Amino acid sequence: VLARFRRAQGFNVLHPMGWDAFGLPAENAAREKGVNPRDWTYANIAAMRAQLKQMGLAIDWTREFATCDPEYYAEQQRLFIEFYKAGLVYRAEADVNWDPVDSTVLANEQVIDGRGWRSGALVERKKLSQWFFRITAYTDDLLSALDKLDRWPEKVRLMQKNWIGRSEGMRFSFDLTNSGKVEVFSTRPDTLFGASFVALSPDHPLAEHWAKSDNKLAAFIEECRRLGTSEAAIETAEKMGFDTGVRARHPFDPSWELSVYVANFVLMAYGTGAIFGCPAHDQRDLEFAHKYGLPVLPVVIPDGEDPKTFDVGHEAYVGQGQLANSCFLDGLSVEEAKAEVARRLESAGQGERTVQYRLRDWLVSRQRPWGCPIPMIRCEHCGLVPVKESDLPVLLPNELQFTGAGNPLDSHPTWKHVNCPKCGGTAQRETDTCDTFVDSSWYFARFADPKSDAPVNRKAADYWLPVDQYIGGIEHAILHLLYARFFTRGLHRLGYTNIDEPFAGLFTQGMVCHETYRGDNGDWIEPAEIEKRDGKAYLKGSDTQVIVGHSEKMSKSKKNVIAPEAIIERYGADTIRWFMLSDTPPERDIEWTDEGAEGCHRFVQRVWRLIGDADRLPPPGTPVVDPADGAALELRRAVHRAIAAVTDDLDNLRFNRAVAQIYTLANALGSAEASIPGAVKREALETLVLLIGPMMAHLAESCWRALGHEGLVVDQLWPKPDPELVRSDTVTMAVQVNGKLRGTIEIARGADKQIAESAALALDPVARTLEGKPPKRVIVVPDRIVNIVA
RNA sequence: GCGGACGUGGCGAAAUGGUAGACGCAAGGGACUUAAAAUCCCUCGGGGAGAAAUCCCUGUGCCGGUUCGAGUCCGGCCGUCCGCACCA
Repeated sequence: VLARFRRAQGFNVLHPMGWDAFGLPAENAAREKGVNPRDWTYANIAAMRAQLKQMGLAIDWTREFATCDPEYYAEQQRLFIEFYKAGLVYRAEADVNWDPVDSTVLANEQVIDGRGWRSGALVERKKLSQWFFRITAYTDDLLSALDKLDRWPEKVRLMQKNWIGRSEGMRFSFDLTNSGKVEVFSTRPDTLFGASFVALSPDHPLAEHWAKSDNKLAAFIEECRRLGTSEAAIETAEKMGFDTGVRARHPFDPSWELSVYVANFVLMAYGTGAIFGCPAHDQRDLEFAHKYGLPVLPVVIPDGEDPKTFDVGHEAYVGQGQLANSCFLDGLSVEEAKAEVARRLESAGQGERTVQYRLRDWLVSRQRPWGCPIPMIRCEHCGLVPVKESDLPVLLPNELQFTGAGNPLDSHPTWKHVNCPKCGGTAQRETDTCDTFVDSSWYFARFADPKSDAPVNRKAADYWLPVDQYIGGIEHAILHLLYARFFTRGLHRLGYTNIDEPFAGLFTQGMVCHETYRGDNGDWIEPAEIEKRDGKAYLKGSDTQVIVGHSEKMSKSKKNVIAPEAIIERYGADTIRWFMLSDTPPERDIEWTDEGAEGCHRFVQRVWRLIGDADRLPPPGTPVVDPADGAALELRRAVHRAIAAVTDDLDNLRFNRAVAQIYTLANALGSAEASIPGAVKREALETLVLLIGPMMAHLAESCWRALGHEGLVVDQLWPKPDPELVRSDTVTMAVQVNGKLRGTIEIARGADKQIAESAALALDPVARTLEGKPPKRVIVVPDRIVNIVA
């Protein structure tokens, strides 16, 4: 709709379509059906392309590509190497979700209740050498630039902000009594005198080091790892700690020693992997302290509480207050105490103020065969070496064996065996492929010139980018949209674009939902097998009742999918298009119903009937002579009001309101008197057709032809409203007494307040309510309302 | 637990602080028809008065506040949904 609307307004519109085509579904099909993932994918693309073409979506198919096209992923490999050379790609050890049955890494989303989603095996945490994109090189910018994305939904910006998770605090060290020191991160250095223990993550290097000579500690660490990191595990997990026997000296009092624990609730991936525990002012520390009998000393006292008697009980106090029991900090506010601690630790060289982020680098390695091969080679002598420019692309093998466990690229007899590009000796190709989110992180730049022999054609990208209007589901709020923002910055650094933000405008649309049906045995039943009688649902042609479930996102697993072909066959594509746009605002989920589709189809027919007597109208181009006749003038006003309203609604993506405006215009046309001059009727009909053009493209063309035009609606300019006709000469003003509606007055637009006031006071119900007394006050908002205070 | 959004007829929904329910779906009544479909007309938040035209009361989750005026703004509850989740 937008593509057609903007084109009609004279814009040069690029509305492309492509296929995010690598990934697990093709692999699963390969495993389950024994098909080649490539053949399966391209067959699906062909089917979906045909469906989309039937819908008349005004897509520029000359720019179409799929991410699994070698021409596309070849350029992606080139980018990967350029990112690597620019320091934005690196390889490092990382904790990953490892499925021991499928012997592959799983994404977090693929771990359900601690088990691999496909194999059902308990997922292990494993340290593996993996490829990363250095997204954290842009953390600050990714965060601060969110403020400038003023055409993005607030919700998405907030989600990204939370995901990046900026916290200001301090890093500082505790000296250990055995030897060395441990660095912690804290956002509450002001509570340092309330410290009662130090805790390390089970994955902390010191913990692992000490475990070598402490079997009990080693066993404890092992147990922590086994409990896993799934949400369910975390929610139910109790705080567990192991006293290492090592003691830490308080930074401000070397004689004060704190126990050093290894604790299951300390994450290695955040901060330094070590904390100091202040139970009075942190709920987790409090629970831990209660369990292990550690002291709870309040050091921030809320206003009105006595420091001597203040007791936090079972809820840590995290609010503002005055410092107490804190030596040189006593009497300061939380903010003042933070500054003072920072000043002292920094000047003593014991620590520094830092900003800590939640965002971590993006792990892109996947032990998966249906993805873009990472174009790197591992040589025993030379280390990691990028594939030579002249050897690109690294193509996937034509045939892959999915029978065994693990990555078929790794078990392929020849594919990974290559010579080192540097020394020429025997070497191995990287058999990991890129996370499919990499594929979708730069495709929009490729659309500017999809045949370019560079990844991105700078000139074309400068012309088209950023994307003026991006549309996608809310599920992309963090992952895809954050990755694409990162990639665009990388492309900028490499000189492929001059922008940092890929999407100037973002709209998150809802999904199409449908009722679900189940039989007595619990099996899902397709809508096509259902018929409804007297409010109940039955198996078609039988008296077997079925259970009607909630309306849910259409999905194959619940069989509540409506195939577009069947609807197009029955009603035509425009009925689907009109349905999608009607009633429900586009950001919300929409429920597909047969009744709604019927209603939309009736409107399609109605528009066609309105055009029906077009041959009795004067020919196209007949000028409208200013109608003196009231009914003709009213119709013209309706026409121009509709133009103004629909234009405004489409400008703001309010398709459901635009639909309502068009219904209003159709109603006006339907009840138009026969006496109205033909030229006025023609203007109204032609406007109706032009306004529905972006929405019901096919119907509009048929109507345009029936109205006697040679050309196409798609080549017509968007109509412009006549301001004189949009604005009426008179207005209806509401008249209230004490805020309650008592009547309305019809009055000249822009009439004097006095005139409105006397007209209002003259109304019968107003006089009745006032009971002859003079009003205390009269508020007149010109052209809107008169409110009389009695 | 933290963060956010939302709550309006039977349903989907409208409503720059200014006539609540536009527009559509469903439902009911009527016209046309031998009949049905299609189409057209009327009714359609709740309650009440009237022969009728009309009129009155009440109503946007609940309680309070600001305002001449609140679905809309503010505070507190209740409920639903979403995101993050042991992030120090």
